[in-house]
Formats: sequence, C-alpha cells, structure tokens
Amino acid sequence: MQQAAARFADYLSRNRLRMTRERRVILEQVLAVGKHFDVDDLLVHMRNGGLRASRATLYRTLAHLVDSGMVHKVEMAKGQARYEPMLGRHHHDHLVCLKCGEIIEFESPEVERIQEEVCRRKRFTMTGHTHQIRGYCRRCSSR
Amino acid sequence: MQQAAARFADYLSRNRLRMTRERRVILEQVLAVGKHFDVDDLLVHMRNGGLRASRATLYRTLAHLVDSGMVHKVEMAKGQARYEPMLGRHHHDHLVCLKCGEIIEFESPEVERIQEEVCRRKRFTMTGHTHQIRGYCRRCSSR
DNA sequence: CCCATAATTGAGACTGAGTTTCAGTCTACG
DNA sequence: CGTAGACTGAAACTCAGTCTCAATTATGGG
Repeated sequence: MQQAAARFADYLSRNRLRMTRERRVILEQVLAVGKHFDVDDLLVHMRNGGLRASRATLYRTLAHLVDSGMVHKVEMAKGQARYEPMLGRHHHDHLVCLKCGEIIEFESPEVERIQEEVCRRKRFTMTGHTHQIRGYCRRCSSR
Repeated sequence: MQQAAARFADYLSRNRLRMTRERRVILEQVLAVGKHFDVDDLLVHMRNGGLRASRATLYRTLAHLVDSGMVHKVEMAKGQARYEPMLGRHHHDHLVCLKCGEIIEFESPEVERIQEEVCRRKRFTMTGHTHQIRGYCRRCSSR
C-alpha cells in the first residue's frame, strides 16, 4: 500500500497531476476490494466504509490508475468494464462464467508467443489484447 | 444468397418466426455489405439502396441472424458491436487497428487447442470466446 | 381463398455505462 | 503564503442498444 501510494504519487507528479484526498481514498479502496470489481462494487464498498467520491471522479481516477499500469481494465461484453489491480501481478486472461459471473484467470505463454508470431506475420504492432473464454464454471456446469 | 435465404427461412420456421419483407431485405443487405460492419454501416448502405428498416428491427433481426449462426457478433471495446456474415466461413479472430479501424483476421488452431486444454483443466464448459489483438496495422505503424 | 391469431413493425421513450460541463474548491510550485 | 491551474461534484449529456405499444402483416386451418 505504502508502495502503491508512492508509485501513484510518482505517476501523478510525472504527469503534472495532483494527489488529492479523493485519489488517495480511491487507490486505497481499489486495493481493498481486491480483484475484478466494477465501478458499482467500488462505490458500494466505499460507502460501506463511510467514504465517498462522485462517479465522475471514480471514472477519472480509474482511468489514471489504468494509465499508470497499476490497474487493468477488462472489457466485458456490452461495454461493461471491470477492473483489477495489477500490483506486481502477471499478465493473464479470463474465463467468464455466464451464469454466476465468476471470473477465473489463466495465463498461457504459448498463446502470447503465437500472438506475437501472428503480429509479426501481419506486420502489426500490438499494443494490447483481450482474450476471454465464455461459458460455465465447474459449479454452474454441473447443474 | 438463395441458399442463405433458405437457411434463414428454415431457422425462422423452426422457431415459429415469420419471414417478413424487412427480414428478407436485411439478410440481403447484410450479405451485400460484406464483412465487419456495424449497425450504422448497414443502415447507411440500406438507405443508399433506397431500402429501409427501423433501428429496432435491425437489431432484432441481427440477433436472429446471430442466433441462427449465419452472422457473428464481434464485441469491440466500449460496447461497440460489429457483425460479420459467416456463410460457410471458418472461425477466426481479429487484429484491430486503433488508428484506421482496419480489422485483420487471423486463425490459429493452436490457440483453439490451448483454450480447450485450459477449459479442461479448470473444468470449464466453453460456449464461446473473444480474442482480439489491438495495435497498429502495417500502414499506420509506419507513419 | 379468407380469417383469426399471433408475430412483427416503427416511433419514440427509455436504460445503463460512461463522459462532459462548469462553477466552486483545493494543491503545490515559486 | 499566493496563485495558476488542477480537481471535484452535480447534473446534463451521449451513445448504443432495448422496450413499449398501437397498428400492421404473415400464415395455417377451415
């Protein structure tokens, strides 16, 4: 947390942005909710803790956190975005359960390698990717 | 086209749905615009041809075409959906140029294989997936 | 061939996620 | 400190897509 705050502060100052109370609170809460939350989860979590920030500020701050690389944005179908803190975590992709909404992570260096190969072949400069597998998790499948 | 119409008619009757003028026109236009269009492309294309259907009907009919497997829906970031006819075409994924919007297709049986392997390991029943690589196409990269 | 029934349509209201605006507030450099 | 310029919240707005409902139309049975 100390470290995260420092890193965010660093990002902010490098971009002539300011460390405000709202940004401090939001960073702290993002770390507290843990992985795979959406803006409403965060809002509820904050209110439960007696804290608040407007939706607009939440979106604005999340954008900065994403920009700084401290948080990843995961685009789900129909434009519902979820976020996950990436503090020293590895890149990974997701299995998404269509029934219960569970999100399971997976990583595959092999897929990464193939992606790079594909880009090389197509002369494409990759800046990012999304790889999502949809279906039913173990629990939901068996019912 | 004949074939496509027959296939759609078949899908409709199997689902107690009706073959209306609007649906006929939309199917025809979907095939005419070719690959990777969004709803506005389709609407414009139709108006240029002196044809029309309401937005609501367009969305409803596209949903049926997707359901019948004749068209695939490609979810882009921020909930902008694009569609592509799949008449006897192979499954594939996409490279998306962030600058000019070009969409390049790629397929990788190897990735498919890995996906299945991942699902097996996680006891996950896959019903579909999205695999998109974002970046800059050859032309946009070199500028 | 015609009718009744149920599906379909279009216009426009509505939704939900996210963005923008703008006046008042606050941060932090000098 | 003071102040330029960044930040914030409320509310208006945008955008893609969905829903409602009254009027229209396809279709299967007689």
